[in-house]
Amino acid sequence: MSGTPPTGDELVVVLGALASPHRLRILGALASGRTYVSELARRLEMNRPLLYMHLQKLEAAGLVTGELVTARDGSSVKYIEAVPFALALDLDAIALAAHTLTGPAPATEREK
Amino acid sequence: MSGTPPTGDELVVVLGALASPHRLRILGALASGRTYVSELARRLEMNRPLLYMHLQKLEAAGLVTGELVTARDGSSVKYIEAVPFALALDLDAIALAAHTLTGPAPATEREK
DNA sequence: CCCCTATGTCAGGGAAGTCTGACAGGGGGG
DNA sequence: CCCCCCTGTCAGACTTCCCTGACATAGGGG
Repeated sequence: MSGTPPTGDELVVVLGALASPHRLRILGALASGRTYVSELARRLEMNRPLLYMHLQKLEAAGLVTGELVTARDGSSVKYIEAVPFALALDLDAIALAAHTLTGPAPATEREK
Repeated sequence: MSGTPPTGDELVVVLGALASPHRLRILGALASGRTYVSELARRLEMNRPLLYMHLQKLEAAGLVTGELVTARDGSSVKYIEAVPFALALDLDAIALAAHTLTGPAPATEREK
C-alpha cells in the first residue's frame, strides 16, 4: 500500500497531524497495541477532551481508526488502533506533491 | 546521510516545516535549482515578507540554506538552495522518535 | 534628481490551533 | 442511594501562526 503516493493536500494533512509532540506520543503508545480512550488518556496524562481532539486529527489524516465496542451489558469502550503506513520523503517526492496542490491556486494556472 | 534518525523534537520541527502548502511549493520550486529571494517571490506570487517567514522556518528545519552573494559592485543577492534529505516514516520510526521527546515531559515515568 | 531592483525587519490584525473545566448521558456494583 | 468508570460535546480562554503594508538601507542607471 506504500505504492500510492499521496497528493499534496493529503500530504499536508498527514504531516500536519504528525507535527506535534502529543500526537507523536499518542502514536508511540498505540504502536504497542490498541487501547481505549480513557486508558490512553491516563497513560499519556492528558485530559480526555484534549486527547479527543488530537485523535480526531489523527483520524482525519488516516493514521488512526476508532472502533466503539459495546459489550453485552451495554457498557461501551472505544478502542483506538494505529493504521500502518510508510512514507518516503525526499526532495523529489515533495516537488512531485507540490504540483498536485489545489490550494489558493497562485494563478500560475491558466484557463484552458 | 539518511542513516541518522532524527530526534523526536527535530522531527516535529521538520514535519511542521513541511506541513504547509506554501512551503511545499517553495521546496518544489527549489528542486529545479537555486534562485534568489525576490525571484522566488515573483514566481510563487507571494509577498517577500511572507516568503521570508517561510524560508526562515525551512531554514530552521535544515531543509534550506541561504547564501548572501555580494557582487563586486556591492549589490547583493541572496540565493536559496534546497538541502537534499531523505525521511523514512512509519509507525516504528514514530514510536522510536516519541521516546526522545523532551517537551512537557508528561512524567509518565517517575521511577528512576 | 527620480525610478528601478534587491535585502531585511517591524507592527498589527485576523485566523487557526491548543488546552481546560464542566456537563449530559449510559451502565455496574456496594 | 451513592460512587465508580466509560463516552461524547461545549463554551471560553489562551497561544501561536499566517499574512499584509510600510519602512529603512544600498547600488544601478536615465
